[in-house]
Amino acid sequence: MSPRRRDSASTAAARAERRAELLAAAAEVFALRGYAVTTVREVADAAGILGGSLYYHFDSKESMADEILSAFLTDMWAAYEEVLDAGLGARETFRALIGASFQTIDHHRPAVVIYQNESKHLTTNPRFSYLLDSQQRFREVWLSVLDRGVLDGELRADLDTGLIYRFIRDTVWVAASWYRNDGPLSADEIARQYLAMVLEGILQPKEF
Amino acid sequence: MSPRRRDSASTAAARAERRAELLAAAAEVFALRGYAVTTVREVADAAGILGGSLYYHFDSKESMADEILSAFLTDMWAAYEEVLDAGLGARETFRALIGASFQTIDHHRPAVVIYQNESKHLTTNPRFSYLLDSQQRFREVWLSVLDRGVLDGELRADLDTGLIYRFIRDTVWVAASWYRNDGPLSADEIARQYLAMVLEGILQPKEF
Amino acid sequence: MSPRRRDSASTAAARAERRAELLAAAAEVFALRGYAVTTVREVADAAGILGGSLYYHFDSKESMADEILSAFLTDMWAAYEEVLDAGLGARETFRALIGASFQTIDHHRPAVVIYQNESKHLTTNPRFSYLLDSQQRFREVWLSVLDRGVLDGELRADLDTGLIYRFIRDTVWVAASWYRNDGPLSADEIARQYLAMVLEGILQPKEF
Amino acid sequence: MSPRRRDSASTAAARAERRAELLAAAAEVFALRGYAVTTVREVADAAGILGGSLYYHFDSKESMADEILSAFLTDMWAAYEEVLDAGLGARETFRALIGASFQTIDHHRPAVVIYQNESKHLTTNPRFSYLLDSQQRFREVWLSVLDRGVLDGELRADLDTGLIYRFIRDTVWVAASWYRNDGPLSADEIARQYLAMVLEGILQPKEF
DNA sequence: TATGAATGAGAGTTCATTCAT
DNA sequence: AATGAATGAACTCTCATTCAT
Repeated sequence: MSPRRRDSASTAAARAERRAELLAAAAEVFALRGYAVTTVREVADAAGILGGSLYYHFDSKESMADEILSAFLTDMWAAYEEVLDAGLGARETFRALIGASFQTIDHHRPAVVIYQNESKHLTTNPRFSYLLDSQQRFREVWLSVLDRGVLDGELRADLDTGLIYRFIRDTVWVAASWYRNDGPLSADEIARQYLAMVLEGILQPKEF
Repeated sequence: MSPRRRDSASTAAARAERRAELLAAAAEVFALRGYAVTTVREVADAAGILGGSLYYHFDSKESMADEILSAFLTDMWAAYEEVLDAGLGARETFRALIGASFQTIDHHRPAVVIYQNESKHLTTNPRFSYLLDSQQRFREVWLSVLDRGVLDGELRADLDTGLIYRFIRDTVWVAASWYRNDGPLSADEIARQYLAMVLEGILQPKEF
Repeated sequence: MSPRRRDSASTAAARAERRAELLAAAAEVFALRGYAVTTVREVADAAGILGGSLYYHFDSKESMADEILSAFLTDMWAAYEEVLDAGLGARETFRALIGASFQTIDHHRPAVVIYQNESKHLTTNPRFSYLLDSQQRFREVWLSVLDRGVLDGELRADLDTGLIYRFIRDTVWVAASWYRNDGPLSADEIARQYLAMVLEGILQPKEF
Repeated sequence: MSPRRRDSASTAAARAERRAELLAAAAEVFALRGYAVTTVREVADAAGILGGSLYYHFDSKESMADEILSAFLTDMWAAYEEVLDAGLGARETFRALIGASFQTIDHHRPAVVIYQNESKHLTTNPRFSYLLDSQQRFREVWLSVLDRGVLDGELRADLDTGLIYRFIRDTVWVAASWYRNDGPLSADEIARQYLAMVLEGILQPKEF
């Protein structure tokens, strides 16, 4: 390997790493304070540099949000695909998707918070139209799982699956708002209890 | 009776009515576009007047949000108090609180959306500290109902009540984001299905 | 006429007048210091208001330049059209166009300076593509006059008309850079001497 | 001779050559896009290096413009001096100065464009006060030639020599904007036709 | 010689707010 | 009650410049 190549290799890597650091800082602040309300100076402060310096690495505040959300969605869909490709039954698919969701929250917590809070406003911008695409695909995946569950007799037929879908959509990501790596409950444990709640309800079973 | 006096007599009522109109317009826009991102000109446009004219009626953009949220919380707590004062059992209290919540959504939809989306950011402002108070009280009420339900043997003991609480907190208001008066499901019907989901789960009961 | 109508009429007029004042100030500063280098605060200073206040009247710095240049070109072409529609001979058309040019300079001096100095850079912006259109049309008009003059035997045939055209194009507007209403030479006198120079040259005629 | 010493020896020449290359690139870009609007990154791009690297060779963007313009003016004045020292008559001096001007354009085209477009703005900076000096001297030289021509009976007396001077000043350099080495007209041919126009006018001589 | 990350002043623009009318 | 012009602070972004490597 020529020094030149090693140089440019390590440079490219170093650059990517720096970007990742800055994006992590940005995601944290966007999640905490809200994207619209966060100034790029605040992001820079969090990263320990000056406002203008961010523009050496990124085109705009918008592209930071873009990269943060894209990375999250890419990972999430990779995890979802893996589940969907496994050919499991409706119920197991359900469990696995929930598990994948909480794992994604574990890895992209601030991004999920941003996704949850800012999607509605960001999607007015064509640049973020992929958020809409993703939402639509998310809906299709979940509705198909729910409908299959009802057909298979595994899920109750007396509930509107559209309502169940919204219920799941609105609850699955919201955990990112309060979840902490270092909290008392692990991602897996939260997923387990979440599943128990959603599948079996919170009533004492003897009630039936 | 001079026209002037009659004018000023009717003015008090008229003024209140105008304020209500303007607040309704403001709430709609804040809910739709987000409080931080909405300009007071947009609010004024929605009300058919010019930006500066709003300041005849309100001190600031902030006080509009304040009034909108206060009115919502006042009504909500009135409904909650009525339920809590009825001395019902844990399970019936649970049902009734959920019903009251969806009724409140029905009456204050835009306010609830604002509450859901903006509380986190607004509470950094001392003026909105009552939001924190309300949230704390909300938590106490629900935790006490849940704990009582567990003690009475009506609710499962294997779930973290803190988790159930967060689950309810995060889902109960979110319906405001998609709920429509003129949609296919009434507030009562949504409350019924929501209760069924949360209490009994979405699995086919025979599964047990 | 209802008071309402008179009101809105006088309002519209007042607004237009204010815009005109501000545009005059802007044109002066743009001409003096250069468009790119002039800050909108400088324009505002010249108008006696604050930077932000300009945005009540104009969308952007760009639209100020746009309005200034459009107004100039509109007037210039009106004057040119009048000349071209008069059906004069080549030589008289030549004289009249030069006269119209200097009249336009007299009325739009700063705009002409801006046109002269900034066209090249502004035309990279699609918004100002009309400058290119105007330049092309200007070229067509002048070349046709020159070619006709040569055909009619009124203009020398041993000079490249393309060169003459460029010569005229580059000199006719440049007077705006030093011309002053209150200077020793009137617009008409300058036009007369300019014509004499261009038509007859600066040599003593007896020389031939 | 140590390699070090040989290095530094060749460095002096190499450095000068590199500077010349960079200045040529800078002049081209400044001329094309405008000095104020050109970023030093654009200059660097044109030279195939990075923005910061220019500062190894030059103190500032300003000094690049400075060197570019100084070199042009030095050469121009050398050519002018040669003409003035030749002790020719007014008319021959006139011809020779125009010739020298077009030769200078031929050798310093981008610099002349910059000179033409940016002088007005640059002269607000004391560093470029030599531009003002040069302009004043230019004026003196030309006025003296013109006045001598009138006195000698070679130039018409019915035209304001101040106006003729401005006319020449404004037209002589402007050719740099469209002149091309590889165009159909050589510098000498342009000078010839320019002289014909200015001296004899564009009318058919028989007209007199 | 050149790189690349960072600086920091200043640009155009936005917007809640004020106030004379 | 409402208008419309203006304010002024704050924002995103640009760019000449610096400097360790």
